[in-house]
Order: sequence, then C-alpha cells, then structure tokens
Amino acid sequence: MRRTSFSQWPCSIARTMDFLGDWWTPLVLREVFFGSTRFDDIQRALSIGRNVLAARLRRLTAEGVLRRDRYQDHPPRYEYRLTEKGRDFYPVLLAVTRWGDRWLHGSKGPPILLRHTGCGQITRGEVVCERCRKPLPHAEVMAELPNGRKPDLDVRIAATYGAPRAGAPRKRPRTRNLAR
Amino acid sequence: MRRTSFSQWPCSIARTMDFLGDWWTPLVLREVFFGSTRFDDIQRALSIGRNVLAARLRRLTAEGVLRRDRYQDHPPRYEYRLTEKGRDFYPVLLAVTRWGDRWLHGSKGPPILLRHTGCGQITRGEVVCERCRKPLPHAEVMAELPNGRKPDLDVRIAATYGAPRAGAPRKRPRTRNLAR
DNA sequence: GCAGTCAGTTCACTTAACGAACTTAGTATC
DNA sequence: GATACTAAGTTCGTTAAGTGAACTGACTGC
Repeated sequence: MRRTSFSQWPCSIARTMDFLGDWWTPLVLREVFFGSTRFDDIQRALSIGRNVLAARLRRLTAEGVLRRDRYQDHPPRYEYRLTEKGRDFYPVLLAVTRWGDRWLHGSKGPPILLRHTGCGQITRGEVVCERCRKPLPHAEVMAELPNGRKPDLDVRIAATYGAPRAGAPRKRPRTRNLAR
Repeated sequence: MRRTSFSQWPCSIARTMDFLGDWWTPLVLREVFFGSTRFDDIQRALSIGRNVLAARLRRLTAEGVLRRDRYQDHPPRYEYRLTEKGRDFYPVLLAVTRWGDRWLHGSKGPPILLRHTGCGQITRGEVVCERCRKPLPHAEVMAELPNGRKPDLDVRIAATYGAPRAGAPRKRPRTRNLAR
C-alpha cells in the first residue's frame, strides 16, 4: 500500500527497500540482467500487470537505474538498458540468490547455476570483508557512527529519527536479559 | 496488494522476494540483527504498525527465520531470536547496504560504518566469486541450467513456467538488435 | 490507586496491485 | 484491402493489504 516512505531515513537498507518499491522491481531487474530489454519481453516473462510494469519502468528510469533508449522511429519503440547504478545492483541479486538457493528450494537444488567466466567455474556470490577478503558473519561486525561512537539503542533511535519521538521512553528502564 | 505468489517459481530471487513479503521485513531483520528482540522495541524503532509487525513476526517465525522464545512467565512475554536461516540472511543486508551507501545518500556519506572485528578495519561487504575470490560483475557471469545448457530466452521462459503459457508466442519472430 | 509496560488484537480507511480490455501506429499475410 | 499481429503502453473496476489509532489484559513500580 505504500504510504510509509523510507527514502529519507538515514539507513541504506530502508532507502533501498523504498527504492525497490515492491517485489516486482528486483524481478524486473533480473529480467533486464538476463537480457530482456523490451516492455513486452519483460511483461510476458514475468506475467506482471502491464500497468504495474509501466509504473516500475518509469520509476527505475527516473531513479537512474535504467535508461530508456529509442531503437526504432516509426513507430517509436524503446528498450531499457542498465546504467552503472543498475549494473551495480547485481551483487545484491547474487546475495539474494545465494540465500534463496540455500533455504528456499527444499531437497531440489537451485534452478539456475552461475559460471564465472573469469575462472571458468560454477560459482555463487559470497559476501566478504572488502579489506581482508574473509567472510563477514554478523558476529564479526560492529556498527559505528561516523564520529566513532557505538550506536546503542538510544543513540541509534535518535540517529534514525533526528530526535526522540513523542511516546518514546526517555530512558530504557526494565532489566534486559543480555544472556542468551 | 500481494496476490501474485512467487513462492513456487523456480527462481531464488522470486522466492526470496515472496518470502520477504513487504518492505518491512528486511527492516525488522535489521532491527533484530541490531539487537532489538522484543515486540515493542522493534515497533518503536521502526514506527511500524503493531498489527503489521505482529503479522511479520508470525510469518518470520513460521518460516523459520526467527525463533519465539519465552523470557518471562507471568505474564508470558516473548522475544525473537535469529535462527541459522535468519543469521544467514545477513550477507543480503550487507549487499543491500553497500549499494544504498553508494547510490542513495548524495554527497553525505553513509550513516553507519561497519567494523570487522576479524581484521579491525572499517569495511563493507563485497560480493565475490566463491571459487576464485575475485569480484563478480554481471559481465563475467553466465547462467546455466543444471543440465549444462544455456538458458536462452525461450528455454528460460519454459523453465520458469514449466510450459509455454496461453498467449505466449510459439516462436520469437522479430529481429532483435543484438549489438551493443 | 495510578501510571506505565509488554505483546499483541480489532477496526475503519485508503491506496495500490490485479486483471482485462482498449489504444495507436505500424508490419505481415492472404 | 481486410485481417492478424506486434509493441508499448493507458484506462478502469475490483479487492486485498498496509496504515493509524484505539483497545485489551496481565502484570510491575511508586
């Protein structure tokens, strides 16, 4: 339904979800990465409503993720190409694919395999630390604010919303069981 | 509105988007990764509707991404913990964060920094080939079906839907400009 | 006894996804 | 030259789902 906008939240996950807009957007991008560049190709491949697709393509174009190129003049016809911003979204799809491949297909393996032409092998995307190139599990990552302080819950909420909201508790009472 | 279900599509991206359900789910997971484990904590941090949050938590629990643990008996109170399936979703959030950090914050830098305790440095998640550990741009990835054949458009559509759908063209007429 | 916490549920409102039909300009076939 | 088809959308009625606000029920702290 989309009334809550995340586009101004200081959180890249929130903004990215706001940018996606709905579940169709990543699938539209998948299609374009796969080679479908035209309206009807994408519409048929996904069985997406034509009005929804038109809206999504308009939005993706306005956001600078796709470019609308005229490939014919009479009548005017357009195709959609990825911009750099769009191509840079590919790793997100790889990360999503890895998770889905692992958890969402039961005993049957993944439906599609990926071959890395660089090394010639069947592979998957893996998320690593860009500094030391080792995997980056949640347990080894600490969040920090740009000023170097750690965002505890209160600080984080303030940072997320600019100021405490009405109704938010001034302090956090209540014992918390930090054990686990 | 969510009537189209992707849960049975043979595509990990589609299934993952179906699993997410809406834009809130990744934010709920972000909160849990961040340390909020209780209903009101998450609700306040995100300003999400209480009924929507209740539905999301129910779904995530049913999907096996969160576990609902009772931490107090009188009255019964619960908190939500990540399962392995849930923790394994973290790389997706890292990939999303990287993209959002780069493209969605204008001149202002990213709002949150991540430190890898393994190597001690400020870092970001990067998606690499799990075999050769090099970055995996779209231009270096070819899709293959498990039988070794390349999924061209026709094959892909057949693979995606099991059989050609009514209204789908038997063959692909029309010249395509494969240049570029 | 009063305020507050926690984990939700209920309800009226509104909006966006859905599906199907329609449009416009041009090409191909018979 | 009528019919069928293509491509890229737009229009429109229906309906499910997100939204916000109020409410509940068991308990705690002052």
